[in-house]
Amino acid sequence: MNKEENWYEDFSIEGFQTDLISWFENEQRILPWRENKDPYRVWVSEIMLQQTKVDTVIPYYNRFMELFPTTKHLAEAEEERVLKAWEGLGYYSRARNLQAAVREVVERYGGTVPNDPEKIANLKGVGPYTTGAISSIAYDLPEPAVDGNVMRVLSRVFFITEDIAKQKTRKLFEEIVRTIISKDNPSAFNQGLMELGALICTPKSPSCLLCPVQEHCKAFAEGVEDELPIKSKKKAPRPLAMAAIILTDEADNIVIHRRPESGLLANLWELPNHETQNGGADQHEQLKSFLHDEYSLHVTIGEHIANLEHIFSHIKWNIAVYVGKLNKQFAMRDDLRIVNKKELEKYPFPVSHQKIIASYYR
DNA sequence: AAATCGTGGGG
DNA sequence: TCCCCAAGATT
Repeated sequence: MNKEENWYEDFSIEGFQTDLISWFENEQRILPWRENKDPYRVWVSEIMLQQTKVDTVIPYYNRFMELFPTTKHLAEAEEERVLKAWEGLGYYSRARNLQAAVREVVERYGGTVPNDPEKIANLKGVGPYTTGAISSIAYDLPEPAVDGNVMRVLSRVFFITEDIAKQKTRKLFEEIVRTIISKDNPSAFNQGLMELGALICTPKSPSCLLCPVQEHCKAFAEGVEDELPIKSKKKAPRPLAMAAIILTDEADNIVIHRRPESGLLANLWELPNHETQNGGADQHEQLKSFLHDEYSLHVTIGEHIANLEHIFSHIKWNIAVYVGKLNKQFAMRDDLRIVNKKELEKYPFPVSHQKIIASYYR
């Protein structure tokens, strides 16, 4: 049974709100972004938490708020410092969009996030979920904040079998939340749904016996909580062979390259590298040609010191790592530098290249 | 609508 | 080992 007209048949909205909110008030975790309701702090936390686990975010969040405690601090920072603070968190466009949006808030709104969902939604990097999260948590506005937790919880509560991997499904849940959200405490209601999804109504083996809204849950009543939500599978990442090189001069400085300002790992720095073809019997020759043709670097390729895997959501890099020596004078370019070990510390790198560099100096 | 965009951890 | 997963947004 999944007709939209009776998804809430026999459902007590008031009872659900009361049970959810009182559970949240008693059981919520102590988290750094819950210390106060500063909209900027809420905003930063919501961006970091996109597709990222709470335990991963906490140390990044604390460091980030120390470096950039207010919108003005972040607006005035160099982008490279922001990316360095984000290094290892992934989805780096989040950091760049956040800074661009914060600069807009400083310029257009005097540094304070506007108390208006429509204006919030227009900020770069702020989509439907984050709009609702900031609006409800920081400003107590009864806006839906539908993330993966909310879709999973409500799929079970109302026995909804729509595929939550499809973009349009989110809208269905937003309409449901608009109906059942507490107007008195939208912040605790939205956070309660997410906290419930994180602690009780988990993807696998949900703890229904501990659930504060068990008596409201249709999936539990039917014994189908393990079958929900319905979620189609993603494609496996496609493999890509590449060669990277630790390229040094006589003084043991390392050549690094800045990636393009759009696309994968945008504006991060990396070791010189190149996609290689045909399995790579002559990988080092392909790399040498690339360094010469694209970077005008004359090099002697040395030993093949390691193979490394770097898995993204949609790509799997198989990296052959070489060492090499720079033969000629270094040709200056904006996206090409030669730096020493100490200077490397201020450049943001993808995790795989961090690991290569760390192993070289170990 | 489907791809793109990271990373680390758990079953 | 592999697959799935996590407080999504953008193109």
